[in-house]
Amino acid sequence: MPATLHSIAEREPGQSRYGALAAALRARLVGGEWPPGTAMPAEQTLATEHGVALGTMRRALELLVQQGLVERIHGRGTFVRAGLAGATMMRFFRFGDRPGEAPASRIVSRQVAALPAEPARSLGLAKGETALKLRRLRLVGGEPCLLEDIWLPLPLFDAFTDSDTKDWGDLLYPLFAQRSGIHVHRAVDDIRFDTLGAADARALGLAAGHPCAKVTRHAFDVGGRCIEHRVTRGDAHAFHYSVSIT
Amino acid sequence: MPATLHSIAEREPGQSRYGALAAALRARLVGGEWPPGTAMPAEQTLATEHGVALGTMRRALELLVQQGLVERIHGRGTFVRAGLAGATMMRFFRFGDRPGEAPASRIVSRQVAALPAEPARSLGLAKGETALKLRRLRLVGGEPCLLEDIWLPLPLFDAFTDSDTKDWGDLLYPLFAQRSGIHVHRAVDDIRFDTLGAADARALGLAAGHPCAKVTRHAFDVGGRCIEHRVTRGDAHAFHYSVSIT
DNA sequence: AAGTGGTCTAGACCACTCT
DNA sequence: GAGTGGTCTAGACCACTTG
Repeated sequence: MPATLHSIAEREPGQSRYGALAAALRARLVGGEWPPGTAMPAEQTLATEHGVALGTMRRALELLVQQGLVERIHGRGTFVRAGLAGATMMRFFRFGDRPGEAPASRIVSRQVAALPAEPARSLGLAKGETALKLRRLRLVGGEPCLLEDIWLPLPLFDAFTDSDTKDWGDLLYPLFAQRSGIHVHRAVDDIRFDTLGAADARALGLAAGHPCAKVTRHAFDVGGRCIEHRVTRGDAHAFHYSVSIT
Repeated sequence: MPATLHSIAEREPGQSRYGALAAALRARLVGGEWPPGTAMPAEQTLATEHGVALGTMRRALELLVQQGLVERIHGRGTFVRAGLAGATMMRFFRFGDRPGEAPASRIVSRQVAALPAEPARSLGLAKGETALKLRRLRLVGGEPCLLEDIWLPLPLFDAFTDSDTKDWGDLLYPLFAQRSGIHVHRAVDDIRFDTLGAADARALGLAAGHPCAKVTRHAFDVGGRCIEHRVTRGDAHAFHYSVSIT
């Protein structure tokens, strides 16, 4: 039996030890070793477990905090966050008066379909190639308020073609991480004004031609690959979007 | 003469030493001790200057990096970042098909007036206090496309109450820096959709009730004070807004 | 070679939370 | 009081940039 269960992880040249540690912890975390809401071992324990100094382990944990994976509470412990990074992507999005609350989700359709020109270009694929298409309704207080068309490349998202959509929960990005190991690292939102087509209007309980906000999101993984093309529509009058520019 | 020019700063109970250090450095920085673009002294120098350990100074500098005030370059030094350049504030703003081009500006009115409730709250002043109100028309290709209502606090912006608006050019933020020494450091844009009132519609050459995009911007200086409340309106159909989320 | 920031260590002490 | 994370120190060594 080795002196430590989790000895120092292999690390690519140029990577810091605390970076490798954070990756190792992330792996243990995504692997379900510490379910969301539970406390991880004390930093001192983790440090000796991994055979590093306390300060180094602290830096690794700081990274996980920055990435929104865990939350540290003085005097209590280090806790695994439920929503992972998902909630932070909605951080600036507002609908109606409820600030930052993640709307409930209902997948209304799922199919493997041929890509139209625009999503294909975004995802770096050829028009006509097949990808996974999701249509999702989002509700606040039980009322439909947003309609989303989401394109996901295959075979990257194979894990999402047949699993039961009832088990997906309200946030997709944590699911991407858990089931496909894809971490959304960056996203670009494009906001403009439009009017609703007949089908979209019906799904949202509005009249055809009603003014709507149209948010097109491109999400990228750590490698810079575009891994999601999403178009979100909602009533223009209820729409807010807040951006912090630094 | 004391052993160090900048001994340990007074700190409120509960504040960490590195927090106080960051505040002290921020003060020296805002005071113009190190102009934008120049290098600050080495961390070791600063540490002995302030009578703290190297690690503590490093944490303070990390805070300044996080706040976007300085940039550290391995092997070179710690450099003071310039405030947000005017052009970068329009970076994500698009109107029509011309990407990122700063529209021409025409000040259509300027007055010292009593603050309504909303801008007063934003600026941290009382409703009814007086401030500088600008109304500005922005044109692309000679065509009016945006209408702005801008509130600026006095006496901070006294330099703008009587100078000739013809000399102002198309960008305000560089002017703020030149004439009032105010560097916009951070801004928050809130985007929503609305319809035009009669007066605004006339100024933009559109019909009253026409759908418009409404962008409310709050700009902050390095100290975190709100120094501008701005409402921009333009034809909803020509409006784009692109945001990068990291 | 000299000077810079980046990493890592080992330890002390403090502040907070729970029992 | 025991256990947790938060702060601070003092020093060693490494990696990068410049002359």
